[in-house]
Amino acid sequence: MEKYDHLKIEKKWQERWDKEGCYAAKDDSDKKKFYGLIEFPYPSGEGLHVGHIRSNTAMDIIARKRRAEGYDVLYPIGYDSFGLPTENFAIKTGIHPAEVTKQNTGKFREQLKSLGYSFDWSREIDTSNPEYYKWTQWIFLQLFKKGLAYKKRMTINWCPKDKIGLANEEVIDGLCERCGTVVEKREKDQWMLAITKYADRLDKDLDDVDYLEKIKIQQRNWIGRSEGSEIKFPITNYQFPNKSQESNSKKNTGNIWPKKILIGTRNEAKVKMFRDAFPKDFPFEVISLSDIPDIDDSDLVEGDDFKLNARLKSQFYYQKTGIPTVSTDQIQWIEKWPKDGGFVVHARKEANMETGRATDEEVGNWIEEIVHKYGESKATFHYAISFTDGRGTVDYVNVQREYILQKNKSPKTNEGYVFDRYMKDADTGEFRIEQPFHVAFSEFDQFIRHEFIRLFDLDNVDVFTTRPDTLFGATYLVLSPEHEKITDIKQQITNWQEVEEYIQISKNKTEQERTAEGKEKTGVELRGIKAINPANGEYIPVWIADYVLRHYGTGAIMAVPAHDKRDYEFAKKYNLGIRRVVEPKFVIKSGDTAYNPDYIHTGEGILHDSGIFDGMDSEEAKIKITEFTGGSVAVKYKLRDWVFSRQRYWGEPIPLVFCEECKRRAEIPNSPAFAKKLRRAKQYPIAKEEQINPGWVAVPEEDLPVKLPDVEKYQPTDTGESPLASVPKWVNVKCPKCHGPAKRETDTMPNWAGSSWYYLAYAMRGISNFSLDKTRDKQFSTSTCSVQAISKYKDVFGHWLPVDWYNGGMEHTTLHLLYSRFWHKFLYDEGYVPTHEPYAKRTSHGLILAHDGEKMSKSKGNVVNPDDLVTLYGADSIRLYEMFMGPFDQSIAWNSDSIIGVRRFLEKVWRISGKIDGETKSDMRVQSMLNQTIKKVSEDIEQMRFNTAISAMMIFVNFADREKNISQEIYEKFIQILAPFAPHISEEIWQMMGNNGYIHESEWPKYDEELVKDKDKKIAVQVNGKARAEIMVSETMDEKDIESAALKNEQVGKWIKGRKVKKVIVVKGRIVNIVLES
RNA sequence: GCCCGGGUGGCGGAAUUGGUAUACGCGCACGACUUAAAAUCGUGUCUCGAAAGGGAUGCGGGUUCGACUCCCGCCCCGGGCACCA
Repeated sequence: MEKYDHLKIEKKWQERWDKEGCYAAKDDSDKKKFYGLIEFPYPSGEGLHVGHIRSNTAMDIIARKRRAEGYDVLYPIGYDSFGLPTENFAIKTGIHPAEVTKQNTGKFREQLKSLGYSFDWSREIDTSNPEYYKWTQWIFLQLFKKGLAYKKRMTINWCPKDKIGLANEEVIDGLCERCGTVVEKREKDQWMLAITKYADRLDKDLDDVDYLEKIKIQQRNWIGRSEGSEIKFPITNYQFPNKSQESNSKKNTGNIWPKKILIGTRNEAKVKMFRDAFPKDFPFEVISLSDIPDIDDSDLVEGDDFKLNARLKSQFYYQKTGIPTVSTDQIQWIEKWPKDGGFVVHARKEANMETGRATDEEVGNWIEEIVHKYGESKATFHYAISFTDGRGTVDYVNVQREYILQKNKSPKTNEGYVFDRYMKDADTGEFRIEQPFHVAFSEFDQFIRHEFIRLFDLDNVDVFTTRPDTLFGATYLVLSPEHEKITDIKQQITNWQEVEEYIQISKNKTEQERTAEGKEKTGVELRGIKAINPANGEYIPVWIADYVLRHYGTGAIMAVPAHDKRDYEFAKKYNLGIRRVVEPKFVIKSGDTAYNPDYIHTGEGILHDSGIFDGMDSEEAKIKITEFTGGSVAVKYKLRDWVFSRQRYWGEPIPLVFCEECKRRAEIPNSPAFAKKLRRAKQYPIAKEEQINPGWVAVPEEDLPVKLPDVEKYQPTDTGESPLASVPKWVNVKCPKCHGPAKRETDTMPNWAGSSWYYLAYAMRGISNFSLDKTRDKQFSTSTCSVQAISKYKDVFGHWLPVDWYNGGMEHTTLHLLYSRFWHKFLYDEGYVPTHEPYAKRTSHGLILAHDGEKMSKSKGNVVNPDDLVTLYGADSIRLYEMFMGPFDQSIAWNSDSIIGVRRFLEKVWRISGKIDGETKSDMRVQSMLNQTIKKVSEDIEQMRFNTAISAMMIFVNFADREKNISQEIYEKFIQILAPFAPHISEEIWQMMGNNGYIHESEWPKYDEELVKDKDKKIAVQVNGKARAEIMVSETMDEKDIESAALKNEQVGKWIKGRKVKKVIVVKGRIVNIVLES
């Protein structure tokens, strides 16, 4: 028998497979389809990395197994060829990047072919081929037309070395991901893609796909969904006293807090009503206009729609007296809310005077009436307070939240008041009484203040929190320095200079400085204003600090230092209030108690110091307190929109032009008169995208691709403009819409663009043309890009989607996966693809590290060149080695010394094939061995446990090697399961054994479950849990038989002699454990 | 800090998911073949012990007839996120 000559064998079969194109997928097969995908390589000048081989081989094994199982398999390959290294090489050498790409892809193709992958080479793609990127541009245009692309002036991360804007994701610890240079800030207009509009679906739909759990977790972390509440904090420059502040004022004389509240009437009966309404310990003295005789209010006028503007009136009195005022006038009036265009409803329902309260129906009608009358949505109404009868009861109606509190007819109890609460039924829309609502005397002032306070507020700040249950512990508010509200209320801020300085400083800070670990928090108080804690009406200071991020949530937080570490740090530093309001249910550690002031309890628990919510469970309180304060449930995401512009040459040009004339036209609708005129003339309909991006006009689809022009220099400019900007002939074009002069967008797309849809290109490739390899492409006609054109791909998308199994690196599980899922979902919404997710299953391989355990890199000189190894050991050996080296999903260091092991295995396989014998009848032992191996290998491939699959085959081969001879029937089946791992040697042996067809066309061997089981099995006998003997058991023995066999065993006898057997545990087919009495 | 993995011989790693820990491979040692070497084949290879036997799966506890596997508390390594309210 000849020696195993891998060079000869591998070359022979690679040529034959290539010539016959036998791994090409059919787009219209009747067979079940299987689409296996690997991440297409970036064709760097360094050539194929051993890591590519690991991933490609794994999917090749699966693809080959699927073919044997009768699937029509699509296993494609291509090149992700736009990118920085190629451009940098072009800058250095002056060689056109397309030329560099062509050389590199050529090298990659050759290397990939030398490894014997069953790729469908006829579908090879290349993202930098204009025939490919015209579709990338086309997809971008669809996003643009749907308003999902928008230009935004923003501070970008700028790498001064690469001279490129970086996405947030490409900045690691403030350094450029590629070159490690410190990233700078620059202002630039950037194209953005609104991926955040898909955040909820990108999160939720992970439930529908079979991704490795850790990948789902990473995606979810990146999207960062969190549920919480949005709560409005009124901001005011009125100053009510807090109880605590009042006691403080005794120490600090000269405190300016008002002590009186003015009732804006001279009617003594009304004043009495008020006085009665306030509790005795309410910290105001209630006075009326009669007490201030020199006030002349005759110049107050009534508005058109309003019987009286109570707010103005209140302010008038406040200005005159310096005393906060409550007006009692009129029964029903509506007041325009000065800040947000809504209304305050001050109303006194003329209730049924017999019962002293409104009926359910009346309440419902009343709210509807108000809303209807003023034609506004309920959301724009604030709430109303009504004093319904002369008995001094306080009722409260909240229009926004559609509920009413009305004092119960029963006399007040010793503890406080009882209110009926009317809630609107969500289904019927009717109002009905819910459980009574208690307000204790001790909280009554809080309650009143809670209700009154908005009569005096300036504005609101929205706050997002996941812990509304801790609201009573919120002792200050923090806005991010970029928050617009700060300039809105600039007039009221008394230390504006200090505030402005702080805003400047944080603006100039780099991301790194702002987020550096262990960095001490800084901030400045906004003096002159206070926020009102909507839960207890308390005044709390408002700060700005750059530990609060503008882009997350509402850009403002309520600080609860007792229950949040960051707030605690800040509060300690600036001496702000700390109030515990949640106690853990169980004291786990002694340090967890309220007695330790430095313990910050961030978990759940039981509320206290929280007014009417005392004793409530924090989970329940989240909802209740949100309701109580008029907040709403809100969901926020960490995910940010995708910065889509790059100031580079080697990328897809963004297919838009900017036209001054069209900009002017698009902006016309801002003037209603012009818009009306235009509408009448039915001219120039203004498209949605033009409203979002005035002046930006899409290049017509039939003009795609917008090809990259030739440039003299690939060097990006220091001004931050792309090299494309220096080609006037290319930049200056006619506007496709108005035919006036216009300029092309000179930014290009990021690397992620081309790879966001490449799995579709493979499917399209059956009938289209994306390759740079011109010689092959002549047979394909070039099609125009359009909605009509893409419709012809519907059938192939329907056939191939979704990708059944996608394997790739962990480094791509966040961005690439998220971006391509986003694009796919968009295309799904537009009706171009049939599935809402692109990939049904996603797995990941571990990194291959160098010998030294470091990452392989040219600079470290520790790169392993696969070519030499393929020549020396053969592709089959390299494939096997990479699959055998360790668990597929784990990182592992390369060790060339170990390749010899799998090479020896293949030689043994080769040698045994020399002693197969058609005559030999295989006995049960051999049959059982083979069946066990088939089972193990079949199952392990599905689990990607290639290392143990190979180990099982090695065990089989070692076994077969010891046999005198082995039957062809047995060995053929073994070679079939080896074939996906080592296709060349298997094909050769298959042929040697006299088979005509290819082994990859043969049917995957089935195993017989009966033969897998051992009829007679050796099991262990333990005494007191220690293995002492082995006994043979057969399948027919029941537990009693096994027990007696074990007890009869000689070895066991030695151990149990003279001692009493307490218990015998028999696990069938596994073990016997004899427990002795101690 | 938070979220994922992981920790088993000289090394890469197995362990039917709670049932004889160290399969398979590398390396090493010895032996066979050979004038010799390579290749190949065979034997051995966690540790203490002459043996009988004991001890070992990062450390410390626990549950169990029985724990690498489950629970509690730590330590270390790798990856991801990171002032995300």
